[in-house]
Amino acid sequence: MPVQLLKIIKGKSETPLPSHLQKEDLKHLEEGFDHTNKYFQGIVILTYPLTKLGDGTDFFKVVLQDLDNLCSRIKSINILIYGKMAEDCAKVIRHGDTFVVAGFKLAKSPTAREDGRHGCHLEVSEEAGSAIYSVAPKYVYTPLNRLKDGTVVNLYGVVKFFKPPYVSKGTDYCSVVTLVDPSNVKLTCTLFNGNLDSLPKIYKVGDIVRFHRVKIREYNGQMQGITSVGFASLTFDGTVGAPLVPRTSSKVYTFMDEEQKTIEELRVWAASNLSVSGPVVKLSGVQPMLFFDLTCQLVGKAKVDGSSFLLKVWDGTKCPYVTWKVPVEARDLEGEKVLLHQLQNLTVDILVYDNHVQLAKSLKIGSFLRIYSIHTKQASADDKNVSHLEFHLHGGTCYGRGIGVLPESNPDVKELKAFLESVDLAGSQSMESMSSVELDGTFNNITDLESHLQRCQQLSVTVLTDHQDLNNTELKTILNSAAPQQYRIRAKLRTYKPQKLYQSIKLHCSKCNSLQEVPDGDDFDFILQRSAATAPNPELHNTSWYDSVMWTTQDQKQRKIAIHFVKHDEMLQEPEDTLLMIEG
DNA sequence: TTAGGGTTTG
Repeated sequence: MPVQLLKIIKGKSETPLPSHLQKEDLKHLEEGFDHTNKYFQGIVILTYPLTKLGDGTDFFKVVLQDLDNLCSRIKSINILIYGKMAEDCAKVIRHGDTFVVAGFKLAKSPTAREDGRHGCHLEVSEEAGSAIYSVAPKYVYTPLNRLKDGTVVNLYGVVKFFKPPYVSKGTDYCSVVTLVDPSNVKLTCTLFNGNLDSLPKIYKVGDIVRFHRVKIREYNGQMQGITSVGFASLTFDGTVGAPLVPRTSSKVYTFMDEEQKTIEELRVWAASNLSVSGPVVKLSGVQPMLFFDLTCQLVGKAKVDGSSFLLKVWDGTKCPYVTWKVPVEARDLEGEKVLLHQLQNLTVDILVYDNHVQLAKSLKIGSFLRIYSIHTKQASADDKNVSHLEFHLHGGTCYGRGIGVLPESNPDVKELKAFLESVDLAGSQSMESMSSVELDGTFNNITDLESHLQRCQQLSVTVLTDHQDLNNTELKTILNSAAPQQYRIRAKLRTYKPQKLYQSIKLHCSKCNSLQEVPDGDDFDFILQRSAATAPNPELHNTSWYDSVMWTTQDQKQRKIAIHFVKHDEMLQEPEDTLLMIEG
């Protein structure tokens, strides 16, 4: 392993440097000496972007400073890293980190005169048998009651509140996390990252986090945490006795005995000092007018309109209420048709709005979700005697409203999966009983059409919210009545006009008062061709609503082209805002 | 930059 991590372990012992290596001072790095068994240790003061050399080899340059010789004239040295090792190092080496370089080649530095660094540089690569070790820094963690404005700190905390990552109005995902610790001080952190995976993987209140490099600022008289460069987090289950498996996106992290102890202490403290959240709600336990978190599996999804999106989910239990079915086009519904049909009595439709739509669209069918702060609402359909229960995930992020994707390794997911597998679907309809209309949304034969018509005669699912005071009247009765009257009807839409939106507008001739259709694409091409064949009529130039200019082309045809600059409020606009009409 | 915890009104 070219980049080894010194002191970074998952077990208990520390990884020592190979015993044959001896430390070398910066001042003893000279050409002509044997450095085979020597290593150089320094702190990263500068890194350059990873680049490729002319022959395609990866190249990464860092500058290390020798902390033992800060009084010397020369304090730093260039390290040139080649090949795979360059790529590996670029991922983990950060400004301020301490690294050990061994198995290097010493060569004259061509830039020493300009950069004022050591006269030689160190060249390292996997091929040359070099090794770079990262020395885990000793992190200091600040209790939440000792935070100072303008500092960058490392801290531990128990999650008291959180908003799962959501798409911010800027360029990043945002997650808001409120922490508490035994100092009984609360800190709200606003965390941003363009990569969803780089934000803390918090699934429930009570989880324990370790944040590195959080910037502290004062906001509205209170301390606030915000992501700073190099922000990294570990998240642990907050349950006393649960396995200590950190959730993180960092490729490398330190986690030693001491830190294990901190997590265990925080778990014990939280168990008696943090108010526990309410009981877990399953679909079988929902009630109207409830805000709850649901752990479930995604079975289907569909676009509804620009500001809402449908998620069909199940948790293996049956909701005791008649649940709302959001009407969507069959072709818009994504998911396994057979499964959707089999689970139709167990899935519920959750309509998510506004800022949650983007995230909802990206969810994969079959994934396990925790949807936070779903709102249940009882509503009545056309027939006032039948009411149903609606599930909404309203817009905004109040009270942590949002959607989180849980990994299959999550204990709650494991439990849910086992439960879902045990659910008896025998009572559900089999695939054979499904019509091909339901399977692919098209009519293949007359039987399909008939079954479709039958379904049209069932109760409609669209809820009219207006004119509830009027009873439905048959079309026959209306046709036999004298106008004007007010009616409310329930009917199947057979056809409508205009079929195209542009047909709502007609062309009107003020001279002969005739009305004409706006030409469609093909007709329009024809009109333009005809117009190009005849010269522009000068009598129609320079009217009150446009100014006209005419050119004659230089080619043999000597074609006359007129351009009319349309005025706005009798004024000519800026060229880029002007509507032009071209003739000829 | 974004949001800066404290439920939509579909």
